[in-house]
Amino acid sequence: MKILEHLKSVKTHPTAEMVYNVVKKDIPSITLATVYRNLNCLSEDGKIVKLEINGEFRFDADMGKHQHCVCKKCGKILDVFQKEISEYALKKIKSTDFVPSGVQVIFYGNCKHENKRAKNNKRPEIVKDNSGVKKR
Amino acid sequence: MKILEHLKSVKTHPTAEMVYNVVKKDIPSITLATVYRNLNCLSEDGKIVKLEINGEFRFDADMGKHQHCVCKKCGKILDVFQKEISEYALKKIKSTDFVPSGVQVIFYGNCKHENKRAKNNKRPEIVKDNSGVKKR
DNA sequence: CTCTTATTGATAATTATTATTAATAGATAT
DNA sequence: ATATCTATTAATAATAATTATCAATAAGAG
Repeated sequence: MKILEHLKSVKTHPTAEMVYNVVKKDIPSITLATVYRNLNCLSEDGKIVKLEINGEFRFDADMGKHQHCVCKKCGKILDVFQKEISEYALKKIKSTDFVPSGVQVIFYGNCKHENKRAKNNKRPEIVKDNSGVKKR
Repeated sequence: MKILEHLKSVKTHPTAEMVYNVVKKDIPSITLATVYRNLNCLSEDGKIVKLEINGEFRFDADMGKHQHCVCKKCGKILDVFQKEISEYALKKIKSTDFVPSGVQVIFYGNCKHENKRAKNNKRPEIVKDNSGVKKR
């Protein structure tokens, strides 16, 4: 409940760990494994969407048809609300011997901020907030 | 070279490890890390596409605009060749303050085989060939 | 043929995610 | 209320995919 509530209250696309860090303020005893378990159940039940971006799972409680943009430079994830895109894709696919239950549309490119940098001939900014970029 | 060659010769969407297992027949000294390194370079150079499906990276040397279907039951990945889908998506997105360099369209659902099973009221088959499904 | 630079092999490290299991909480019946 | 059954959690270990490191090798320039 708290997990779903939090996801709904937010327009970012947090990882399990990010969710964990917030929810544990409310439920201090909660553990990361529990967050993972619930996020997976929620996504299996179709209450949330599980995305795979930059080598990690991201979660989104917005169940309306929308799309995502991922900046190749800073890793930021932006929402796009053009349900026609998803609808068009689903319409076109009907023919095949595959029954789709949903589409995920992800645009890869550069966000505004990173484009401005490029015009000024600056090399990509060192990302301070590296949430969203996988580092091992 | 051998890695790219192999990827081009195949219509599956192999993981790094799958590529490794094939390429090492030609170059027995090659190591998995080298395969990863080269696959990542190739994808950064736009020679191949790096997909994220079921928690692992998949690689595809087909650079034509096409889409993918992922079966939720058996994990199989199928190609869809409807470049209009990608084109439509890219056209619609122009407006936003994000400069896309490409789109990835992934349909999730059930493939023919798994659908037949469903009609016969059989529970999902135990997947013998679990390549394509992440298991930890 | 030597020197310089880039790539590889071998291997260790990292880390995101899942599995395990005993303990706890919730629900139900008594 | 209390006992009983079931589902969920916390704590923690395990797994496995991917990346980092670095000495050794290969490739290319002069």
